[in-house]
Amino acid sequence: MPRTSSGRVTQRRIAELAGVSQATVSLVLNERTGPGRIPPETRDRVLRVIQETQYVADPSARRLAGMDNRIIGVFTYEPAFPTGSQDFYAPLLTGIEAEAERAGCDLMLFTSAPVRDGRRRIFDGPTRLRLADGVLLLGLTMDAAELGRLVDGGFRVVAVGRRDAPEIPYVGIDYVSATRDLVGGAVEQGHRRVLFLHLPPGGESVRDRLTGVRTGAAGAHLVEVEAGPGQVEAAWSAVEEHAPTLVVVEDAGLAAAVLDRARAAGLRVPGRLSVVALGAPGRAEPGPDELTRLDPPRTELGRRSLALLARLLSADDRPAADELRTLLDCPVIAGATLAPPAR
Amino acid sequence: MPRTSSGRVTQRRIAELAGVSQATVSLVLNERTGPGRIPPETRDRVLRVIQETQYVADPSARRLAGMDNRIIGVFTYEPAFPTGSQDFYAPLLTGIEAEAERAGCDLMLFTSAPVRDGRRRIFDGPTRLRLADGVLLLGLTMDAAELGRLVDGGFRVVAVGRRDAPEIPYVGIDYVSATRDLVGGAVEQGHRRVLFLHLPPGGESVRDRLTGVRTGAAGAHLVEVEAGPGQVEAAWSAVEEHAPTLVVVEDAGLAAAVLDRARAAGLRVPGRLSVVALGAPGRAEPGPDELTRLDPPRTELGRRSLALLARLLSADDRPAADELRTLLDCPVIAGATLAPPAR
DNA sequence: CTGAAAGCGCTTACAG
DNA sequence: CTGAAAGCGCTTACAG
Repeated sequence: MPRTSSGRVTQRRIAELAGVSQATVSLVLNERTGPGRIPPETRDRVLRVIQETQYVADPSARRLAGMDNRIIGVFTYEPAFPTGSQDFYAPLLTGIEAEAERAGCDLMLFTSAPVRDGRRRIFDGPTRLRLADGVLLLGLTMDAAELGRLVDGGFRVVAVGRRDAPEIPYVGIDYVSATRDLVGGAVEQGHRRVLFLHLPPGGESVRDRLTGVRTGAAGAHLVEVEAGPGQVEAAWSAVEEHAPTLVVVEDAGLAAAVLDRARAAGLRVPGRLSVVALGAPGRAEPGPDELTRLDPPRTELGRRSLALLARLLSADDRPAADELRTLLDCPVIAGATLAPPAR
Repeated sequence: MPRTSSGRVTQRRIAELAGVSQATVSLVLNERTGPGRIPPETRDRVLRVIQETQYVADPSARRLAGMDNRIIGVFTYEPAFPTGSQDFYAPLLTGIEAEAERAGCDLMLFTSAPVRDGRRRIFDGPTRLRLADGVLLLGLTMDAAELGRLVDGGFRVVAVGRRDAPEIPYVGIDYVSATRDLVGGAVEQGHRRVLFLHLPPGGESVRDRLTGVRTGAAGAHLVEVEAGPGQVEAAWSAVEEHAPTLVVVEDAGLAAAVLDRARAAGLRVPGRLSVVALGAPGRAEPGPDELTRLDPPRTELGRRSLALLARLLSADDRPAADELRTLLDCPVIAGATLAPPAR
């Protein structure tokens, strides 16, 4: 950055001031102070000059020479920030940032990667990826080919969220169990007609919830209808058409809307119709506290992902093979919109 | 990052494959293709190999050789993320990230800087600062000495928020005018006894609001009492003691609490007591929509700050001297808690 | 038109 | 115990 290369303090300058060679400065700095190493006097002299001059090593040069920089890259496949996906990314980033702070890492957000066809491409254009010691990958879906290239390229990578691709370490949320238990419990309570209003087919998490719902609903009559955020009319038509006793709504905002609509139509909830959501509502439409729903631990997910990557990069605390892929429990908020069906 | 230096593609490798020298590859890459330069055939051959091999230049090496990397650093003085200050930083970061995306910059968050005595120190420990082409500085207060060192060190810097330090470019919010007009308007409506519940003395923005309130309240009786977030009892005691017709509350959450308290005590608001806040409430305590208050454009502030820094770093669009320090208008949300005093 | 060379600031064998 | 040297991957004068 400093165009004024004049004032710039380097190891050479330190060396001159301390009356040693530049290599010695580096040795002191990196505490290569083993058995037969730099004697304390020299060391102290160098350190004093470093103090006075407030020298800090140039990270680019360090990296070029093969050192780590404690920089963790964060790559988001969907354009994260403008708006929209904010509710999704904000808690993740909070966790990531908190853990980075704890671990003493800096965070490099690859906001520059071009968005093509609605998603980011890692390898388009000049990539600063290499600046990072490792990269966290966020997004609902990711390109398997790109993942492969990353791993082949020798990048240390952790995905936030479960991935099918076999080489990728991840921390995910156990949506299969959570949805299976939630829906299965309802079926045990007597629900026999279940409507699942699901998001468009997408990444692993969407598929996992589908799997869980199907497994949980085994033994009941399950109808699956696609309905995303805001598609209240479509959702409500499906409810009227299929007359379920339980609606499972993947999008929490939509679940809140369906709940309203049901009551407006005179249906008692949860007596006549039970409503459960598979996610947390966004900030814009907070939704009622009474909604029975999953509460995906997204901040914790971010935190744990960063922690895993940090261990992957560490010299002395490498994770064991079975720690490379973890699923976090997904709590259920009991709420008050699920009950045994009226008979 | 790649420990496997084997697979790593470099310019040398490209050069071998294309049958040219490494320097030629660099020339092609940097489009130093002036008058008497690389002939199209060579150029195309090289580009084709680059394509096939998916080569991208190592950013550390580029930087070491004196190039820009389109990386913008973000340094937050207060520990930003864990919680607490989130309501403050989140909108700023949203704006910064959106603009970075637009400008094609990556963002480097210096989450690693150690927090000492409750604030971050830029120059403690190894600083990755130099990796960035320029740095955005966020925080309520900043150490003037550190700011000086940054500028002396040749760093390109923009502060988010107005700064007294004369060398620092910034984008800020015009709190002086906003509070002056808001309070001045109330005084013109007939308010004569004004209580200002202000935050502890701090950075420039706090001082600016104080200045504005004092200017606006000229001609009225102004009492200033310190009361921060959550100090409802202290705040209410002050109201009872001084019996103002207008309370100006710097912290919006506290303003909401005072409003509740006043009504609980049987005071008509805004008939008997008017309440205005000088900020936006946090996410945790949304506060009533009816609150008359300032609406600091924080997302816009983040966006504009990044944009200014980007221009500062650009080759062809350098800002003029009078564009280096900008204040954004601060809108007022009219609300319903300010009215002429009952007589 | 292109190649050989120096230099950016660092780390780390390798000689003395 | 310390210095001279090579090398990390790049850019850019400078010679051919």
